[in-house]
Amino acid sequence: MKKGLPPQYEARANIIKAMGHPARLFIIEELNRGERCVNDLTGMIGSDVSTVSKHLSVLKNAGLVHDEKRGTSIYYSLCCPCILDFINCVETVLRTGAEKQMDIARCCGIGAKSN
Amino acid sequence: MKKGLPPQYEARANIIKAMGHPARLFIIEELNRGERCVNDLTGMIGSDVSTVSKHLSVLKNAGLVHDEKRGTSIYYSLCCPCILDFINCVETVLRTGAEKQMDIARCCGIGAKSN
DNA sequence: TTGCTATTTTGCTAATTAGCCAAATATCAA
DNA sequence: TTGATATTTGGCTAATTAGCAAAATAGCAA
Repeated sequence: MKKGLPPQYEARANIIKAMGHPARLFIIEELNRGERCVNDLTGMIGSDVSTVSKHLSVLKNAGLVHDEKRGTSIYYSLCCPCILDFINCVETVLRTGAEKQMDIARCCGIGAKSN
Repeated sequence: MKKGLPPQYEARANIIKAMGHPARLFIIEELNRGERCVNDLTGMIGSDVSTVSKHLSVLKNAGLVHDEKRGTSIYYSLCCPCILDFINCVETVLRTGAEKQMDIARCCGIGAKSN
């Protein structure tokens, strides 16, 4: 990948990479509400069950979720709910970007319609 | 990608994806110290200057950094320093995972050497 | 203008990732 | 045992990404 950076940058990037997917962000939010099994999530996401299972295994390998088998199902839950705080910051980035777009529109004289 | 999820999951994932690379995490931390130009960062990272420039453009497209041209250089700076808080949470995930590994080692009777 | 420095863009290859389907595995009940 | 349900794994293709080197662009000074 590269040569000069200390290894902890790669370890951190692996965790962040695991979060960088729409379906996995959805899963993280949903698991914040409570534990869920693959079957629950599959219905909500609308992908093949094998795809959802793989998403969960990505999150598990990254150490973000934990699984517990009970009966015939496997229940997933969040290891570190603090990652939810981060979503708020991501929203801030999105809002900041949107405001910048509006400033550009304003200064170019493009009257952005308010509706 | 998928069909059923609301579009904000994709918007958020794009921002997180931009952070999910060792060199870009390094850049984010470095920009938290102060503004830097491509040339500064290239020396620290040890990749080709064109590669570093592309990393910066990924961060810029995601709305994470801002650039300002002054003289012959372009100075990059962080848009939302709150993303640095997230790194702390990522470290928590890493520590939690490490502790779990140690628990497994303990319960299997593998005496993990303390050095 | 030419030359020098800083940066981005293009072109290319190698590696990774996402997604589906089908097959395999596991658990429970009859 | 068979059958039903829940989940994972393997195989495959398409799409994305990272990286370097070379070429292009931009600003400044002589």
